[in-house]
Amino acid sequence: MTTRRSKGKEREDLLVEAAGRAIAERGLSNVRVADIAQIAGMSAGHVTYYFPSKSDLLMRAVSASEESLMAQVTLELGAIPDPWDRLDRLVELSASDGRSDPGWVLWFQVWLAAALDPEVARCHDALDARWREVLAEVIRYGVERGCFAAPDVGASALLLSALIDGLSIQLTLGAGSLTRDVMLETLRGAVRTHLNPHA
Amino acid sequence: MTTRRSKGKEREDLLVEAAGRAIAERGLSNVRVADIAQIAGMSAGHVTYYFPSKSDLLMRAVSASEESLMAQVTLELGAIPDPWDRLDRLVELSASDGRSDPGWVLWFQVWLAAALDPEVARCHDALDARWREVLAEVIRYGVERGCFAAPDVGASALLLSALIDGLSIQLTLGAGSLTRDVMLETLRGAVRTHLNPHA
Amino acid sequence: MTTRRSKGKEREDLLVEAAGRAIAERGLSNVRVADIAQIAGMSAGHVTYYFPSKSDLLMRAVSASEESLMAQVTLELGAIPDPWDRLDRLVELSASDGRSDPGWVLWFQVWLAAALDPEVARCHDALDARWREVLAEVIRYGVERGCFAAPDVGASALLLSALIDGLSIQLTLGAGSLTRDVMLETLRGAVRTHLNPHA
Amino acid sequence: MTTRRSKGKEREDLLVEAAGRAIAERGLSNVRVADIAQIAGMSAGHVTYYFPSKSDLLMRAVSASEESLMAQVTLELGAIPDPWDRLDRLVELSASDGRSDPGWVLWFQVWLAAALDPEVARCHDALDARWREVLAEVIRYGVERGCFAAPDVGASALLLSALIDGLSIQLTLGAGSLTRDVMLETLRGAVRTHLNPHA
DNA sequence: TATGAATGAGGATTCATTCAT
DNA sequence: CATGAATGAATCCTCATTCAT
Repeated sequence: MTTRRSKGKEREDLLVEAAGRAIAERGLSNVRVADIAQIAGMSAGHVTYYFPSKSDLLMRAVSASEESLMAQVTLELGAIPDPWDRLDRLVELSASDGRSDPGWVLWFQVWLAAALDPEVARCHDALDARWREVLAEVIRYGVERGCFAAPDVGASALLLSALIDGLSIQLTLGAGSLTRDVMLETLRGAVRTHLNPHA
Repeated sequence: MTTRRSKGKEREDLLVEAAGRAIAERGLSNVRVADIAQIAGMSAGHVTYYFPSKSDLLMRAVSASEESLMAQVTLELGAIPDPWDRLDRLVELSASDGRSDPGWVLWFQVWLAAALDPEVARCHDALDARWREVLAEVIRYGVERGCFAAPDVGASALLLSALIDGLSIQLTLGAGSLTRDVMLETLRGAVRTHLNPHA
Repeated sequence: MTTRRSKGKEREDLLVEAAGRAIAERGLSNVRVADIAQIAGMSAGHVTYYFPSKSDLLMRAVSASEESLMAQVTLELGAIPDPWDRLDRLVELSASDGRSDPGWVLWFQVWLAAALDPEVARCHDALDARWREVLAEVIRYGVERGCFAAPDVGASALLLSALIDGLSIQLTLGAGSLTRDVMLETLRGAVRTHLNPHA
Repeated sequence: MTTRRSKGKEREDLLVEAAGRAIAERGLSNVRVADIAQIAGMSAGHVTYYFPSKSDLLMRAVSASEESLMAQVTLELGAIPDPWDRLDRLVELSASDGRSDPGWVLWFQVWLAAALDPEVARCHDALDARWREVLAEVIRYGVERGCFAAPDVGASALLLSALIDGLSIQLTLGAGSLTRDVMLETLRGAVRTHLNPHA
């Protein structure tokens, strides 16, 4: 059903998504309202009808991108019973897809913005904490089933997430001729070294 | 002696430093040429006399910052005979100093710029490769003396540098209440797990 | 009726006309976007809304000026049955009106721009060819009626148009105390010498 | 002998020539002091040592170019006894050499400048009058020897110079696929039609 | 004579935002 | 809801010119 209300909602979502894509491609400070409008297939003037201020739209775009990824992850992981498989899958979903992965380019923007603006930093911290919590949850799941050895789950989550970040940066930037396969293999190796109870 | 030649060089360095500071504080796209000029104590027109394009400034500022750090590292590390100590010191020098560490904020900018511009990406790769090489060199030094176990030095360097990056991001952003001490402890632990021949 | 659409078109024409006037008076490189805006009664920013680049304006202004002249010429000439009269009238319409004739000053700019920029040169050639074709058409009309002797119509058109150009330059610059009457008399004489079948 | 004085003179001439070349290539208003300096192989600052104002230099460049051409013409023509040959040679020397002939591009600039500035117009008229006088002199020479029929020498000179101008514009702009040979043939034909006593 | 650092005014463009339609 | 004309502030960059060396 396309009521007046839902139509407006649709356009708004369309706009947020378009903004996300534009930001990943051109960079937060290089994105013009006109760019977003073009991607969304509407006039520049109309974008400001929905989002009176440009910065509002930008914030929304990043959260939306996270929201959808988080939803997908939660849904998918619940369906994987084996702890090692579940953790591997989480790593796969989290890590960069390769050169110029839009999701990671968006993260670069967030880091920069957070470094410059305490307000954004708080927002980033909240987002980041949620991620680490998801990771911790998966580790805890493995520990409870006796598969993982992790005396300090929080520390393990921190270490692992840092490693994912560090390697994803390299892959996203295409540095050091790193491939996604090598990255994932490296991550799986580190996970096993770190969480194996028999090591 | 302040010759004409050296005066020009001085001013240029002054400019690069001023640019680095401004960029780290406010972000490349928020920095006006006029701002840099003011910090460096010269006219805006004169800034472009040295740097025709604004974007040149970022990589120059980063390179300069790296250059001096690299020099310090090379000098200091050579004076540390024990492989473990030497590696620990390198990690200490590499990792973030804490919240808003200017050097790391500069890196955030570079990552973003590199993701958006292939030219910058090449430049970043070159810088990055040098760092990994320094790290690899230190690891190799330990391996040769029988202190480290590292079948693939390059892989170990990659892993370790990724970890340093990932944790430094967190510390620089002040995320997850991470402290520098905890970070360094975590890194030392990871180093030992990874390179200990008796593990 | 002033629809939204026609309003935009009106403003654009207004702008082109204003640009033509300003350029003829002060010269392309002495005309500021702000000047044109002022003449057209709009903001400087809005001028670039219609014409992203300043250099676009010259050819647009010239084309527009030519367009209207060409339309007038075509209309008027068709109503003159006598070949000699028709040709005389074409010459009158083509040649300079006198000192600082804006249309001719605009041509000076085009010649210069065309000499410096191949793109403009192509555009000039197209415009020029149309004029020579109009001239050739009129000559052909006279030949067909047995009034003119012109074994090579194209060559005659070239010669005649060159003469019009050369004399118009003198008149437009007020050089050699040439008057419009003397110029037209000279042209008529040359035309008769050149095309008279009994000579 | 290279005295201090003559050295300065040399540099000055070098500069004037460089300016002429730069103007023909890039156009009066696109020529930077730095461009001229580069062509002359000296620093921009030093150019203003010789020519405190840019416009002084520009004026000088045009006159110098004319001066040298005029000198060459006078010298060469005197050595040709036959009136037809002498006139043909003058036409050859006057007309454009082909696409982008620097001398003619310079003329385009002068026409434009003269149209915009009465002062320059006077200067142009003086230059132009000298040319027409040279042409008239050659025609008179032919008339006196009974070779040319020219009841009004001034009118003939005007006509002929206008024709040279008009055709040279076309050739310089590369318009209408006109070649130098065709142009010269056309001019010779016009000369003969116009001045032949037996026609 | 010669350099190149330094200046500062000037001008084109860009772009978020407003508003009449 | 939707458009696109219109604005004007903001900013980068160009460049003639000055001046210490």
